[in-house]
Amino acid sequence: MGSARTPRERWVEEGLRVLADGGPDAVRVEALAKRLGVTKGGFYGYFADRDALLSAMLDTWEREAADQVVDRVRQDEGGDPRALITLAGMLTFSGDRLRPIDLAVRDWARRDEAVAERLRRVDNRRMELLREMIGTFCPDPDEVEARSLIAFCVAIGHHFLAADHDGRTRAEVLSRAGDLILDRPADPKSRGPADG
Amino acid sequence: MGSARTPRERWVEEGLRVLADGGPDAVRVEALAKRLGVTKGGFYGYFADRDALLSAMLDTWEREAADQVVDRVRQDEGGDPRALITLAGMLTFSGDRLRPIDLAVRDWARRDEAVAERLRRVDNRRMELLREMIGTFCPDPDEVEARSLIAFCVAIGHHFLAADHDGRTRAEVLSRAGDLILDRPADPKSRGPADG
DNA sequence: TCGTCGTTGTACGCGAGCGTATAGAACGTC
DNA sequence: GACGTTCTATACGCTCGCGTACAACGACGA
Repeated sequence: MGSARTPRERWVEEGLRVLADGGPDAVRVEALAKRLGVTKGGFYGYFADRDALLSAMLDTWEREAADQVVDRVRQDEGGDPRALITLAGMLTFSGDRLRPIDLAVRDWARRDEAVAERLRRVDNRRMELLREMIGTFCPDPDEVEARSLIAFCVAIGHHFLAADHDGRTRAEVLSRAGDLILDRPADPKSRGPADG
Repeated sequence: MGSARTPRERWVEEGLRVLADGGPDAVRVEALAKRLGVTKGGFYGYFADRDALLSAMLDTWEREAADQVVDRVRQDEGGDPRALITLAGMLTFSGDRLRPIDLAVRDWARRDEAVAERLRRVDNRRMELLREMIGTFCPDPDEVEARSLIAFCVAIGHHFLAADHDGRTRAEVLSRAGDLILDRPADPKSRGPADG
């Protein structure tokens, strides 16, 4: 049998790339085919229709996002500094691959209940991670929840924020914000970048 | 002369409505016409093309958003409690009319530089407001900036967040978050809803 | 060597949506 | 009441994109 020149994963992969910087409406079968240097001929051998691709894309994203959360937990194990490190990572929020997809999915979820459900699952896992971290230094559960929400919202929100900071860098302000969220005195020397 | 049954503003208005819950890609001339109970016949008398409508929509949004910021400033004048009130308003963030448009514009801005520029102007004005408010109780300018960023990010970000809160209401957690951001002791009785 | 089967290219019909052209309707003006 | 102005309806050509049908190609097994 002629082994696939363009297997299923490549459609999904390219679909996610397009989703990341064009939104779900930009994910078009023929456009994807052109980007892959193919025609749409083989596409319908893997997917029933465009919606099936979108669904598969979300499957992949959800799985990768979940894996990433687990990995980040395994990665530490180092007692106390994990709060700092992991929140710094949280402020950066996902790798360069996943972050733009994440943002696109968030907007998408506002219009599609099925997408919102998937996002809820992923967000709940991340939120759980934040609760654990912040719980290591904050005894009040209500405050833990509030700080976790703040951390998460900053991690997401700052990508949707267009404001300037009067001479300061976004990374600098984010760093200081991390200090506040972690209830930690400000470092006299501003630390490395907390943004990516 | 036949006075317009469907004047320019109606196209803009309906366009913003569609933008709010469908994104810019959902703003289609013929779809708008159908929603207005008209055909697209008159549309091209007001706008050169679809892009002209999108531009006009952004003009209207930018102006209304700016007016709203100014109004909120005028509205207080009441010494100290303005920080509380205005931040509560900030967490709700824009009225029911403007908020969904706001969110749509934010996502849009990630893909269109011209939109990003408009958003930057609006966000800078809002940010200035936050700095003033928070500056009334926080002396350190860097911390003011950090807290303002946090407040803004929470106001925006929580609409993009799908996580649950383990028995708590989103509004409850937001309320507590407001306490932390304003460096204010937690109210024993959780106050009224901070969400809309 | 010759089928076989999965993958790919090409062609088709269909509908959505843009922008244009032109005719008709509604309303003020004289 | 006739006129011109202004808005609206209808019709057209065009492009894009979906999903289907079928033909061509190529690798592999017999």
